[in-house]
Amino acid sequence: MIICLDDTSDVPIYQQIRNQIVVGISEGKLSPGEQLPTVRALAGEIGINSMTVSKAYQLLKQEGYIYSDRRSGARVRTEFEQKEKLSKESVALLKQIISEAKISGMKKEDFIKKCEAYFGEV
Amino acid sequence: MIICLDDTSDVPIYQQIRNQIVVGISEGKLSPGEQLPTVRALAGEIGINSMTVSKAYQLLKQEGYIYSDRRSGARVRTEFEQKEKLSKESVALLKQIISEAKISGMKKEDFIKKCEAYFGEV
Amino acid sequence: MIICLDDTSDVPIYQQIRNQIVVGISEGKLSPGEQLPTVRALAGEIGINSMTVSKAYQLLKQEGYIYSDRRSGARVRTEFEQKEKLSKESVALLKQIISEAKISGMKKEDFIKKCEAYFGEV
Amino acid sequence: MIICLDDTSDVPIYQQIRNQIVVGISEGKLSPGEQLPTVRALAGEIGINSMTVSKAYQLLKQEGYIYSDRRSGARVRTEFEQKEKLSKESVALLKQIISEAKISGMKKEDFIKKCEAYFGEV
DNA sequence: GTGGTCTAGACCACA
DNA sequence: GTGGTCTAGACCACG
Repeated sequence: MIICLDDTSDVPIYQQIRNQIVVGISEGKLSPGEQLPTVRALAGEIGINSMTVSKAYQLLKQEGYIYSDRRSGARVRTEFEQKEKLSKESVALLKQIISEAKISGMKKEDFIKKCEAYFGEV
Repeated sequence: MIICLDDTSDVPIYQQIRNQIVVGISEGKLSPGEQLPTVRALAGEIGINSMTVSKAYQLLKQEGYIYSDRRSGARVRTEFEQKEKLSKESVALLKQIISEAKISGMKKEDFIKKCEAYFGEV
Repeated sequence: MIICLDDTSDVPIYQQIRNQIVVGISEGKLSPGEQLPTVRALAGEIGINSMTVSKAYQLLKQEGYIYSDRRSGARVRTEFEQKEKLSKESVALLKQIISEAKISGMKKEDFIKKCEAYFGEV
Repeated sequence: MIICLDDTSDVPIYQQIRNQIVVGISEGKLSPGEQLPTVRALAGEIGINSMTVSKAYQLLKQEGYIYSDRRSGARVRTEFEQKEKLSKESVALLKQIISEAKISGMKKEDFIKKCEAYFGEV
């Protein structure tokens, strides 16, 4: 599991890290219980400030994706809360995306197909 | 069509305005060719600075959702570019949302149903 | 010779009129000495304020493309000043366009070909 | 690379800055990856408000000429989208310039020569 | 009347 | 330190 930063992106670095770890979990690249690199190790590896990695980890903790193991740093949760629903923010974002798709003339079927494909990927 | 601001959100005000207008167009609350409130009017109505509204309008203009008719202020475009595809950013966002849905235990079918529902709404 | 306004353009209406008349002269749609419609006639025809047409005519006069005939309104000049060079503004604009073309990877030959084609057209 | 403002011009300041930077990139005065002065530094240097510089930078960013690296301010893009074609606006402008050149009695060959010279310079 | 531009300040998120 | 956002004013071009 390697983290890939995009300097030209508007997305803050800590958010990029958080995003890639979430996708990594969903794709199975990161297994439940797996240990994440330490803040300092990851920061060194991708050449950024430790504070930034720390912020990403804190966010992931707060969202329930990882937990702190006192002895060995951060680990991926073994069980995720099965709320089976999207967050309020995600719903808003999804509506936003769908609005733009509709206005651009995209057919509902095509959009659904895309979603199904992504659901298989990630 | 009324604009609703969320002060607690970290989404910039001009972006919130832009978003709600895009959804408004997609939902049909704003018809093609319809005149938008003037910059000053909208600013006064929602109690913010007119430059902020202006910024939202310029963003919408640049994205091709509205145009400014010199005689009568801003209007919704009558024809939208039919790209029939999602922007790179939207794709990334969508994958992100789908990852989160999967981890939360949401079934693909349920996610698709949500999308279809939103596609009908907006 | 009909004038075609683009409401969605950023170019001021009076400038659009001026531009189309200049191109019209260059293309031969407007012959030297030919009478232009009166300000009021043209304004009525394209549904805009007379002031706007007047402004366009004034600009054209000032630039030496047309002249006022006291009896019959405005006419296209019969002889244009043959300075055989571009205005300072046009040179700056041309450099600007060429810069953008170069950065976009356009080859010099292709650009020249375009210019030759346009030179034939207008 | 110094920015030169023309107070008498009706071209907005932010646009003048944007234009000079684009030409600077094309001329090689600004190399890919090179860091631009910070918004505040440039604003102080040329004696204008920083929001105006910021606007210029945002425009350049949106057009894909520069990007803002969160760590070190704005930088020239290392790779430009190779569209290899002119924008609709540039085509219109170019036709306009050519019309004016023709009316002024400029020969096609001379115009082409000018273009080739500029293409070499910038 | 409209939107567009600009100023001089301020605050905030990010790194 | 950086850029991004926002405010409260002002002036101008356009129509």
